[in-house]
Amino acid sequence: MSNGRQSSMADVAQRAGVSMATASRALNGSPGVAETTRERVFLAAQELAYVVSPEASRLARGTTRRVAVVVPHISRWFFAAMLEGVEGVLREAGLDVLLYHVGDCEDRRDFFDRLPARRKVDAVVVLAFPVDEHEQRRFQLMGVDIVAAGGQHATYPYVCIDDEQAGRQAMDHLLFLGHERIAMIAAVDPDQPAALQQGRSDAYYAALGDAGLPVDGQLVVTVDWGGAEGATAMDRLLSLRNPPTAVYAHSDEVALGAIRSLRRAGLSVPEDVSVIGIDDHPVAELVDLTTVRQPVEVQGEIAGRIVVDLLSGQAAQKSVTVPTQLVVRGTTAPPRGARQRA
Amino acid sequence: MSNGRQSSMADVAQRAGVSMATASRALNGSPGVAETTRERVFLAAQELAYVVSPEASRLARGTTRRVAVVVPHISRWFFAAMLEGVEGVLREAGLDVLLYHVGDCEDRRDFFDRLPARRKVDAVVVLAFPVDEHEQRRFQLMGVDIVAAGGQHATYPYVCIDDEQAGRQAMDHLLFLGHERIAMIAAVDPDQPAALQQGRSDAYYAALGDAGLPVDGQLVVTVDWGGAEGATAMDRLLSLRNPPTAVYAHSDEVALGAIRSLRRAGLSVPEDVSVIGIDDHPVAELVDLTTVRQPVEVQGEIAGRIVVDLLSGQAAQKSVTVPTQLVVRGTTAPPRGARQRA
DNA sequence: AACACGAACGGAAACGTTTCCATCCCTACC
DNA sequence: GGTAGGGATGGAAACGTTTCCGTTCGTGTT
Repeated sequence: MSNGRQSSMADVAQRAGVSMATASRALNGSPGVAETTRERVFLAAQELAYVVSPEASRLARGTTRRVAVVVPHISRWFFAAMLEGVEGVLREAGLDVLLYHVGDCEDRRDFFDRLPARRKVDAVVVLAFPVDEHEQRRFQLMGVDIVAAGGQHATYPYVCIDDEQAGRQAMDHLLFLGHERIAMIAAVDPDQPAALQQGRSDAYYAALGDAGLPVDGQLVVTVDWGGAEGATAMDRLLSLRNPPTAVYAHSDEVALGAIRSLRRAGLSVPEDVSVIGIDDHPVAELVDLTTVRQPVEVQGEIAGRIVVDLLSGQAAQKSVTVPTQLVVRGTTAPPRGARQRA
Repeated sequence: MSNGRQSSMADVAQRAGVSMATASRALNGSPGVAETTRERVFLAAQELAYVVSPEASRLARGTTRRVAVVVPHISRWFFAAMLEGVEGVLREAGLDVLLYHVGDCEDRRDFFDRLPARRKVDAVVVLAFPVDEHEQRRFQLMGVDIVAAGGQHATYPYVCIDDEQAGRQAMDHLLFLGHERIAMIAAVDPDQPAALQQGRSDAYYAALGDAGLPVDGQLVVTVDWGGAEGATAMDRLLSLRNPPTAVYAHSDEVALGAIRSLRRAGLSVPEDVSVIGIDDHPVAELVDLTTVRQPVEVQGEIAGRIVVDLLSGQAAQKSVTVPTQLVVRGTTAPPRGARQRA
C-alpha cells in the first residue's frame, strides 16, 4: 500500500513540473502562484501522499508551531479540564501541544534546570502554576511567550477567577442561611509555593468581619489538597468542644472528604452540618454538593486564545478574570437553631 | 542577561577549538572523542548556554524523539490518569509527548483524514480508543509504531484489564451477598464505536447464568457514559413494578448517578439497594462506593514502557493484562430479605 | 626500522524546507 | 511601438545538525 519512501517536496515539484520554490509557495498558500499551477501542485502532492517534513519546514522557518503546556497534576479534574480547553483552541489553530507534567518539587527543579522545552516551542502556558522569581529567570532564557491560567500571575498574561470573590460567594451563602459558627478547611498544594489560594482564605476572614462575627482560630484548619485530607480536617473539627454548624472548604474534593467524615460520625448533611465547596467538580452534581462554580474549561480556552493571538502577532488582551457563580444544591441549609427558631 | 541570539553549534565548536563534527560527537556522547576534548566542548557549551536545535538535529537524524498520545476525553479521570502514567515514563525516557484530543466523531474523522501527527512522531499511543479498519489503514500510512492502552486491541500491542473478569468480580460480590434481582447499567461512549466494554456486559449474563438466575431484560439499561445518565437509568429501573435490589454499574460515575437517584427517591444505600461500580475513581473512596479497582495509571506506564522498548529497538512484550480487584466499601450489603432471613 | 592499526579529529555532504533575489514574459499605458 | 510595471517562476543560499570518509598521529608489532 505504501511505497517504502516518504516522498519529498522535490518529487512533488518534479511531478507537477515546477520548481521547488513554486511548489513550496503553492502548498503554503503563499501569494504569487497562478491558480492553475497551485492546483497542479496540490494534485501531485495528493497523488504522492506527500506531507511536508515538519522538522525541515520549521528549521527553515525558524518557528515551531508548537506550544508547551505545563501542568502540575494531570489526573485532577481541574487541571485536566483546563488542559482540554487549551488543547482545543490550540489544535484548532494548527498548533501542536507538548505536554509537560511537572508534579512534585523534584520534577519542578528538573524542569527548570534542564528546560526540556527549550527551543522546542513558540510559547508555553502554565496551568495553575505559580512561578517564583528564579523560575521566571529560567523561563526568560527560553525567549518565548508565557501565559498563565488558573492562577493569578502578575508577570505574565493570565486568566483566572477572582478567588476572593468566589470565597465570598460561598461564605455569604452560609452567612445568609444563618450560620454563625463556620469552619474553613483550607487546602494547599504541598508541591507548590503557597500563596495561590490565599484569596479563598482572605474571603473567609473578610466575610466574617463584615458580618460582625468573631474569628475562632480553632475553626480554621489547613491541609494538603485532597479528599482524604479533607476528611482528616473534618475529624479535627469534630473533636472540638463546640463544632461548627457549617464548613467552607476550599475545593469540592476537600468538601467531599469532609462529608464522609460527617456521615461516619453519624451526622447528617445538611441537617446537622452544612458543607460548601468551590469548583463545581462534575461529581458535585452527582452528590448534591452546594458549591461555587468556576468555568474551568473556558479558562483553558481563553488561555489558548491568548497564546494564539500572541503568536499571530496581534497584541492580545493581557489578562482575563472570569466570573464565578454560587450553585445551591443539597448540602447547605439553615442551622438547626435557625430552623427551630423559624 | 541573555544576548539576543541563540548560539549555534558552530560557536561552541569554535570556542572549544574543535570542528563541528567533534563538537557534535562530544555533546551526543558518541564514541571517538578524547575525554579532555569532550570536557572542553561541554564547558564551551555551558558558557554559551547552548542547546541543540531540535529541528536541525531531528532533520539530520531522521527521528523525532516525540510520541503522540491520542485520547478521547482528557478531563475524565480515567483518561487523565492514564495519560499521566504514559507521560511519566515517556518523559523519563527523554521523549516528548504530543497531545491530541480526539473527542467526538467529527474530531475523529478530522484526525484520521488529516493525520496531523504524521511525520511528527516516532510512535503513537491510543488511550481507550478502539480503531476501526479504515482508521487502521490510515495509521499505517504514518509508518510508526502504535500501542493501545485501556482498550483491548488485537492489531497493536496493548495493555488493558480483563473487562469480563472485572465484571465478574462485581457481579459475584453481589451474588455472594445474596442478591437475586440485579440490574445492570451499561455505559457506552456515544462518540466511539461500541464493543469496547462488551466484556463488562458479558460478565453480567455469565454470572447470572452460573448462578442459575434468570435474565430479566427490563433490568438491563444501556445509557451514554456519564453520571447524569446513570441517574436517568436508575430512574427507569425504579419505575419497574419490581425494582432490583442491587445495581451493577459499568463505571463509578454511572454508579454515583444511580445513587443520587436512589437517594432522591427516598431509598437508602445499601439498606434498600446495593450499588457497585467499576474503576475505583478517586471519589469512590470519598463516597464509600464499593467498586472494582483497576490500576489506571499503571496501565499508562506500561503502555509508555512498551513504546520506549519499541523505539529503542528491543522487541517489547506484545501486550499486558493487568489485574483488577474488588474493593468493598459502604454501598453494598445483603438484600433486606436475606438479612431478615439471617 | 618499517609497517599496520586504531584512536582522534576535520571536511563536507546530506537532511528537506523556506525565502531572497533575479529572471522572464505579458499587459497596459504613454 | 517602446517601455514600465507587475505577476509567475526558478536558482540557490540559508536553517543547524549528524555522519560518512578521509587524514593525521602515536603506539605496538615483527
